[in-house]
Parts: sequence; structure tokens; C-alpha cells
Amino acid sequence: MSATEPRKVAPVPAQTPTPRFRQIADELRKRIEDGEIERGSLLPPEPALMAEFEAARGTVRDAIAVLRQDGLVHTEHGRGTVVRPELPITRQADDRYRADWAVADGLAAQQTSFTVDHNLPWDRHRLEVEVEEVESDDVTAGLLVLAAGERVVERRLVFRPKPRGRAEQMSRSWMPASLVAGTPVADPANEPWEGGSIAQLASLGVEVTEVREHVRARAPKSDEAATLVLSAGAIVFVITRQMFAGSQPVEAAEIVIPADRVELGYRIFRS
Amino acid sequence: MSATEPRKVAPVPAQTPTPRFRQIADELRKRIEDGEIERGSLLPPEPALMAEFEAARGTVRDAIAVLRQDGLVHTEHGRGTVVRPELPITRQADDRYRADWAVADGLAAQQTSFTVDHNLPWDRHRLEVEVEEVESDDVTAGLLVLAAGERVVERRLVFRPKPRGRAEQMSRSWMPASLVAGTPVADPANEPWEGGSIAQLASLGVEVTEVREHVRARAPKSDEAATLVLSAGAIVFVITRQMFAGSQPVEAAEIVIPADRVELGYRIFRS
DNA sequence: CAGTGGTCTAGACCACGCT
DNA sequence: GCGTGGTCTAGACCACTGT
Repeated sequence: MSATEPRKVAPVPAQTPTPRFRQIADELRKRIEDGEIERGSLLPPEPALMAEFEAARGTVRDAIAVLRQDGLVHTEHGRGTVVRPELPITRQADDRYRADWAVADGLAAQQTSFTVDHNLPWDRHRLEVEVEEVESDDVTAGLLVLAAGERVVERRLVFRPKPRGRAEQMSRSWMPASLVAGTPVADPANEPWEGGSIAQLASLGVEVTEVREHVRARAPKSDEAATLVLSAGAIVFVITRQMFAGSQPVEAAEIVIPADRVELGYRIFRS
Repeated sequence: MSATEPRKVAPVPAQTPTPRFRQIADELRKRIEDGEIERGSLLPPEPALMAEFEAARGTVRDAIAVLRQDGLVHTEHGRGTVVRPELPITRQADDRYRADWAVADGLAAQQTSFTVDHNLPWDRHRLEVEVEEVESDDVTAGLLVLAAGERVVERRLVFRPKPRGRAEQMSRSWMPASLVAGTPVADPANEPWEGGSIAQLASLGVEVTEVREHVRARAPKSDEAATLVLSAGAIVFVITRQMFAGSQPVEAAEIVIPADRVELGYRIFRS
């Protein structure tokens, strides 16, 4: 505005307790929560925000980074910053596995834990599968209690709720090759298999009696970010799963799900 | 390379497929994982990294932000960037609540789910407690199935593994005031209470038969970041817990834990 | 092509921790 | 006081998405 003093470079204008980029982030969050900016629509472009808040581009981008990390928005390169429309769905662990057990017992059909989570009809989802027999590495050998280097059948999956929609989940799972090699379970043509891994193992006469899940949260790796179409600052759940037949682990899996799209539900009973 | 054209300002030097700040982050990660930079020690200061990688400060800071979001390092303002020493602990949901049930039944003593998680002796932890009777808001009323505005006893907790160490967990929990107001359970002087909420409710003749947990992951809010001493880019688990006596919810809680320090373990039994 | 976000530079002032 | 990270500016070039 008025120029009275000589300054070499841009000064920091009145240091406030909460930094400028946080204030901007809070204001934008408020507008989204108040419905002033519609869910699913685009945020004003960076130049507009720079003008409105009288801030440099870096500051505006820092503010957007905050919202991105909260999962409130995500950015698409040449397009803009999109306010997320989706509300999180609950991945209820016991319900989903119980559904698979029901299929294995012939009490239900045409579902898999993924369709249960997303409340999807059977024909409205798509699964990409790759199956390969490989040597187990330290991690999988540990999860399945195998000797190092023993062979496993690895299955890589990408799930999409709609045939051409974005991927919502990716996973790798392993079963001992000694158990499944050469069986219909190892044939990718049989996917998606109703009732998932539990039903697959049941078809081989193996009854899964317990499932353990370990949950971590972290930033996505680059291949995960690419497959799941995640922008910088996104967070993923990584679920390490083991299925047991008695005390013997018979399947292991690592499941990656964007954390802003789901909530993980678990129950613990006294019994 | 060869300079033929006049440029006003710093050019972007040789655009590579993976951005510069990611390359730097990868290189630093490698050094940490190879032990070249020791766990618990400080990363070289920004100016040193700028010199070594011939990059501007912003670029170096972007690289460090990547490591921070991965939970590999955390920054302390006037001190430096610290490489995290801790390995994640597992918060095994059924074990921890089973331990509390054992206390409630008089089968064990001097423990609480937090000390179980951290494998701590009883006298080596500290708990900060505030207890207050308030009106329930929409969220707590929903979790406890109360009429809107019905009163609840709110308990705010901060856990520290060592008396003066950093906080590792913070939570708020609510019980219906009609159940606990005026009882020893509502007296903060009785904290820490062996066996936690389950034992507290048991002392009132209420038997918890089921615990449900819903897990989300997100960036910490500012008060959480302050209490847990989190740097920017950190991720927290938010566990929403309900304890049930039969079909009646008797306690609700929201537990916030930094995601880089724990792994959440759950088991699902075929039953 | 214009407009969007992605990356980078160079320099400045500020707040914090230590000695 | 000095060195550390935290915030901010101003400007540049690049890559992607739309028309």
C-alpha cells in the first residue's frame, strides 16, 4: 500500500501467532465445511487465492498442502484442486470375513469381502489379478512361518468399485506353493473368487479359524501413489493380514487402502 | 550445459523424471537405512545439504518433508532434524482389553492397557488427567446413544511412558453422568485406575462384554501436534472406541496416537 | 493454445535451543 | 550470539489438462 520505508526484499507482514498458511487453510476448510465451496467442485485456482489472501504462491500452496494431508482435497495436475466428495466407508473386519466364511460354508454366494465393504452388487466391480510363483522373501517367510526361500504363490490384486473407476485398494497375498500350486486356486482365470481367500482355502480342505490384522499408516510409496491416483500428502493404511488354520498360518497379505476413504472397524468380545 | 541463450533467473537444471527433492529424500533414506547416518542422531543441517546437493533451501526442505511424512525423522525447531530411533510397538487390542478384564475380575493387578502396550512396569509411567461433567455433543451422544444434551463425564488423558518423557498418546473418554457422577470413578484423584475403564465400570457393577474400535488416520490437529510434539507431516491414528454392556454402550473414547510409533493389532476368530 | 498445478531458485526475517 | 529450523516473497520454467 503506502510506501514509506526502503526495503530490499519482501518483508514478513506482521508475524501472527498462527502462521499465514495455516490461517488460509483454516479459512478454506471452513468454507468447505459450511458448504460455501461445494464437495466435488474445484477450489479457486492458486492465482485467485494469492490475490484474495494477498500471499505469495508458496504460502497458498502450503495451505493447500495442509488440506491435502487432511484428505479434504486432492490435486490433479493440469486440472485443479478438487474437494473430495466421498465420505469414508467402514471396513468392518469381522463382518467382511464372516461373509467370506458364509460363502465357504455354502450359506451365501456372489460376494467377496471387498464387495461387502463397498456394499456393491457382484457385477459392479472389477478386479485385476496377477498370479505368480516366487521364492518367499524374509517378510513373507516370516508371516507364513516358512523356511527362507521356500516357494509361495503370490497374487497381486487391484480393486475397482466401478469397471473403469479409480482403484480403491491394492493388495498382495501369499499362500505356500506346497498348498496351492497347480490347483484351481492358483489359476487367475478363476478370479474374482466368491468368498475370497477363505473360500479358496476351504476348497482345498483348509479351514481358516482365525484372522490377524496389523494396521499401520504411512505415506504411500511411489507405485502405490500411481496405482491409487494419490496426490502428495496422502496417507494410506497398510494392513498386514495373516489367516490361520489352527496355529498354522496359511495365507498372508499386505493390503494398501487410502486412509481418507475408509475407516477400519474391529470388535473385541469378552468371552 | 552450453550457454547460448540469455536467462533472467535461475533455470531448472536438467529436468529429470523423478524430481530433485525426491532424489535427495531417497538418498538420505538410503543413508539412514544403511546406518551411514545413525538412528537418534541429527541429519546434516539444511545449509550443509544445500551445499552437498547443490540445491536451494526450499528443495532441501521438500526432501526432508518427505522423510518426515514417512516417520523416518522429525524436526525440532532450534535444534535440528532428528532421525527417529524408536521401533513401533504393537497395540494388540484383544490382549490389552483382556488384561483389563483380568484386573476387573481380580485376577491381575497393577496394570492398565497402556502399560501393557508399552510393556511398562506400573511405576514407570505417568498419566495426566482432567475430569469434567459436561453436556454431550452430537458425536458423544451418538456413540453412547443418549438424548442430545444429556450430561456425560468427560475424562481427558495424556499418557507418558516416562515421568518426564514425551507424550505418546492422548485421549478423551465419556461415560453417561447418570452412571458415574458422584462415584469414585469420577474422581481424578483415583487415577491411574488399575485396569482402566473396564475395571472402573466393573466397580459400579457394569460388566463390559464387547469393545468396538474404529480406526482412522489423518494429519494431527494443532492441539494434538502440540501435546504429542509432532512435526509437520506427521500422521496420527484416531481410534474411536465404544464399550458395551450387552447392547448398551457405557463408555466412548477417542484415542489419538502418532502413527509412526505404533502398529495396531486385531484378531478375528471364526468362533 | 491458455490455464492449471509441480518444481525450483535466491534471498529475507523470525522463533527457538544451546552455550 | 550463533546456528538451527519455520515462514514468507517474487519470479521462473516445466508438465499436464482442457479447449
